Amino acid sequence: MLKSLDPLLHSELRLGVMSILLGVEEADFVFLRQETGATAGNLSVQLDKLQKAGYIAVEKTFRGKMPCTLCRITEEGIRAFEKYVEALRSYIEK
Amino acid sequence: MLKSLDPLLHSELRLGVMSILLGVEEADFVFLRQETGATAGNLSVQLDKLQKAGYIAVEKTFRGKMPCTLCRITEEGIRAFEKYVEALRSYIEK
DNA sequence: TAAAGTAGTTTATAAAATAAACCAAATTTT
DNA sequence: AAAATTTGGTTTATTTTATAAACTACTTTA
Repeated sequence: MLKSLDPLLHSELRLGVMSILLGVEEADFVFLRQETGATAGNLSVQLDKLQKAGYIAVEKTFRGKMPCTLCRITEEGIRAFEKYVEALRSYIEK
Repeated sequence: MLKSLDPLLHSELRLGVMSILLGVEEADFVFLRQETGATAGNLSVQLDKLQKAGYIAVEKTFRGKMPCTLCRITEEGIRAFEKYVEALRSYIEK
């Protein structure tokens, strides 16, 4: 029987966000938007889900006078991502 | 910018079916149901989508007196799967 | 021959993704 | 300096998708 895929990560946008965050110390909302090509609304919703799952930490600050939402991946997020990738490999590798 | 993931393949059940079909000459409905753990209804719907996309070929025959739905992956399906896997790698590999 | 099982399909419901509309503050234009 | 525009988002509504429940047609078993 096939391994099951964490539904929170098996989503193009959320997986993209996690993938980006794995490679950087932190990333802000605008950067994530650019890299993923997502609409602001969609990104906002998906970041919320990742945060509620404990996979990312979100900090609302300001850059100068403008609001700035900073995201970084958590330890739990890294573990979940690794587990997801391993499950996925059983689908895509012989 | 991240590569986009073929939404037809980025579905746990459909991806599972494709993954199974890649490894065998053909597989029947009951076998796919066992291997994926899906309900019959869900499997029926997802096979339909894969067929309509041209990713699998479905042949309705009989085994003795019982109906038997045989599935096999098409060339187009193989190409789509490979493309999907390549796009996915950009998410899960450094 | 009635009950139970097999192999599915169709339809209804729940969940998810996405987009559209909105908001508050900052910046730019006239 | 007021009005219009942009920025950085959130909230709500809509569409799409996945899933389950109900159903059909036929077969096997008791």
